[in-house]
Amino acid sequence: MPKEKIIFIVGPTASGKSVVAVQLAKRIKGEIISCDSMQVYKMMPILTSQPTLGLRKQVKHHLIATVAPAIEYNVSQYRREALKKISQIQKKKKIPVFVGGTGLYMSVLLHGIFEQQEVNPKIRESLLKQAKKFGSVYLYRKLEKADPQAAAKIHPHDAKRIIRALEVFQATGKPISVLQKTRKGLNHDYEVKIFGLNLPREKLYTRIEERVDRMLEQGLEKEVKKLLKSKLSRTAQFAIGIKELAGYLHGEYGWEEAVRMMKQNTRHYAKRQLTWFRKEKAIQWINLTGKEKPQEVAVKLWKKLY
RNA sequence: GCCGAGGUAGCUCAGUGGUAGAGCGCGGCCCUGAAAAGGCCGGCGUGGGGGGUCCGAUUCCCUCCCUCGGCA
Repeated sequence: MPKEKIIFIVGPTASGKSVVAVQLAKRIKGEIISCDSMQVYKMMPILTSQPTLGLRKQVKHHLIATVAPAIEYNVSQYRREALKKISQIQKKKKIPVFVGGTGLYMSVLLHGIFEQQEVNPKIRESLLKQAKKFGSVYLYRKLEKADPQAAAKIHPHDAKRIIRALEVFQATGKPISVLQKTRKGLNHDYEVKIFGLNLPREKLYTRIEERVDRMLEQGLEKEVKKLLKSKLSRTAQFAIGIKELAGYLHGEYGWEEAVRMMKQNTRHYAKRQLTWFRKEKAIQWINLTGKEKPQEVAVKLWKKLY
């Protein structure tokens, strides 16, 4: 029996993934599953450039705007839900089309993650306190003793990863470097096709700037004001645009500066996305000029499917 | 036109008689339970043009050009 297909459309922010994905999904009877750490959140449709209602009416979308901004969310949870969606969609004899820009989420689907119960948050809190008090290098020394293999891969200043490795060790007694070897990805069970959309850097940056301007026209300020009144999860609070506009709203700097920062931070983000995707050798890159119609791009992808 | 200050990296600027740095920007990379986060690395340069002094000039001298401020 041939393996069932799963499609990924990835690429940096503003590369035009959403529309292309809908066009392709229509053509192949697919349903879209978002692969985006920010679009899962409710109350931030403009901020996270969620696909418009128009698009969502044409093709069913999953894992978009399903979580309240105050709720913590993470890769592992995402993976669990995404896997469930895959089987639900396949049961309907449809093809899952993953679309998004979160490299880690893509990678964890493709290559798997080790199964592990949630670590008691108190352990992390205590580690965070120690990091603040004694610095990340202090914790790094501890990690070198507990799990030298993990330590070898982590930079002494990378507090986040040091803390994660330590908390896993404290919670399970096992080194994270060992647990991480117990992964299983989608490739085993499915025929996975991954397309990467890309534009010349200059063009990409222009589109990012235009997108930010458009977001502001669409009422981003109002959306952010509302968000600032509610509690935001560790993830949601970092959506680009929140802190930049917050600074403006608090009078720390002017509007122009806020917009400038938003554009710049989005450019940096896109650059990091590209680094992540370049590493994934299974991606078939589709190099665009920016002038193609989404329809044409979708057809191009479609031809590469069979 | 005169006087003064200055022309060094994409930008703002530092420094030195032995061909040059910093911050930001920009580029590259790492990443597996916060990932739009977090971390690491890289100077990317006809030192305004031309001439002179000197073993050697970005640094000293002359000249021209340009910018800014003041006086006309």
